[in-house]
Amino acid sequence: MPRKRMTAAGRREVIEQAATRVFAELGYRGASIEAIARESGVTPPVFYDHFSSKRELHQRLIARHYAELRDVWSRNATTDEPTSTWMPRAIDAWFAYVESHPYAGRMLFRDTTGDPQIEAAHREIQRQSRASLLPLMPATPSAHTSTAEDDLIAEMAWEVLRAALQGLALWWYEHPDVPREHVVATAMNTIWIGFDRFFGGKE
Amino acid sequence: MPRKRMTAAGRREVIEQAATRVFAELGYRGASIEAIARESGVTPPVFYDHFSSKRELHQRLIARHYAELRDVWSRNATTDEPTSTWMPRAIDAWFAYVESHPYAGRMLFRDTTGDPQIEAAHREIQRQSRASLLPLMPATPSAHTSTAEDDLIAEMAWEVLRAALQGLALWWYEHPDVPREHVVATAMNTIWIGFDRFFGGKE
DNA sequence: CGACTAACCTAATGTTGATTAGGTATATCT
DNA sequence: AGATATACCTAATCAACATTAGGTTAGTCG
Repeated sequence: MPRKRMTAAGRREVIEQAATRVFAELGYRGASIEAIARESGVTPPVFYDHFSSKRELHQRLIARHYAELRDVWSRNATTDEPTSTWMPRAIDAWFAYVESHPYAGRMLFRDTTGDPQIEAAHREIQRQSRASLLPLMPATPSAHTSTAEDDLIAEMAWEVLRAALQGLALWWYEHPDVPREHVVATAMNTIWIGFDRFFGGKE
Repeated sequence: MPRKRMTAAGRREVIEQAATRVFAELGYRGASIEAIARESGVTPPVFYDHFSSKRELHQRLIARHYAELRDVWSRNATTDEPTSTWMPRAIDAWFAYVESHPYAGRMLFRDTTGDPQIEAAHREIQRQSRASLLPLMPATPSAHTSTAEDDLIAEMAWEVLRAALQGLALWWYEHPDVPREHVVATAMNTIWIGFDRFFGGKE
C-alpha cells in the first residue's frame, strides 16, 4: 500500500494541528518530537524538513493561537458602545472560541514549560495582547487624568479578568457537559456583577 | 576544609526548600535532581538517601504547601461572621502568605508539568482543598434548597475566585514593588465589588 | 519517457537526566 | 578510644530525546 504524499503546506498544517494537541496535553517539555511526528502521520526527520526546531514550532503556535484569541476581543470590544453592552457579547464569543478550539485553549492556558526562552516568548506575546486590549477596558475609577498608579490598577484588573476567564475555561474542559451559556453566565455574574451582589447580598 | 554534616531531618528540610525554589522556577520536568541537589549543597545520590524519587518529593511539597495555603483560609473564614467581614481579611492573609512564601506560591500556581501522575496528584489535592473550602463560601443566589445545578455554579464561582487570586499573585511576583494593600484592594474591588460597579458605572 | 525537486524514510549521534553500585569518613555512644 | 550508624561522595548505568546523515521514491515538468 503506497504511502500518501502531501504538499509541503499541507503537511505543515497537519503538523501544526497535531502539535497543538500534543502540546496541550503534555506541555512543552512533555511533548516529544516523536509524539508530534507520530500524531502527524510521519517520522521525526520529516518534522525537521518543515520546521527548524521544536522551539520554533512552539513559538509559532503560541503566536498563532494568541492572535486568534485576541481577534475575538478586537471584533467585539469597541469604544462606541457602553462596556455593559459589548462585554457580555465578548465573553460569550471568547468562550465560543475556547469551545471550538479546545487544544489551542489548553495549550495557551496550561503550558508554562520551565524553558526560559519559551517562557519569555510566551510572556512577550501575552504582554502584546494586553497592551492592545487594555485601552478597550473601561476607564479607571477615579476620573482625574490617568496616573502611573491608575495604570497599575488597570493592569491588575485586566490580569484578574484574564486569569478568571482562563481558569474557568480550564475548568470547563474538565466538565464538558456544562452548556456554554451557564459558563458565560457565571463568568458575568461573578466578575462583572461581583461576588458581593451575586451571592447573598444579605448578612 | 572538612565538609559540614547535617542531621537527616535537617538535610531533608534543606532539600525541600531548595526543591521548592527550583520547581517554582523550572517546573517539574525542568527541575533536574542535579539542580535540586546543587541548590541543597549536596550531590544527587544524597537526594536518594532522603527521598525515594523526584516524584515523591514533588508530591510531598505540593501537599505541604497546599496545606499551608488552605490553613490561611480556614483560619479566616467562618460562618459566624458575615462574609463581607471575613472575606477581606482572608484575602489579605492569603496575599500575605503569598508574599512571604514566593517559591511555594509559584510552585503551586505555575507548575502543570505534563506528567500525568503528577498532574493527577495536583488535581486531587486541589479538589480536596476546594471541597473543604466551598462550604465556607456564601450561599448560592437562589434561596431554594441546593440543587445539582447550584452546586455546579458554586464550583465555577470558586474556580473564578481561585484563578483570579492565583493570576494576580503571579502578576505580583513580577511586580514586587507594588505594596500588598494595593493588590488586595484591587482583588476586592474587581472580584468582590465587581467590574461593573468598580469601573465607570456610568455609560 | 527522463530528469529533477522535494517529501519521506532508516539509522546514527550526542546530550541530558533519573537512578543505582559501591564505597569513605564523621558524629555519636559506649 | 573503638565501634556503629549513616551522611555523603565518585563513578557507572540506562533510557529518552532532539537533531543530523545520507539516502529513496513519488509527483511534476519538459
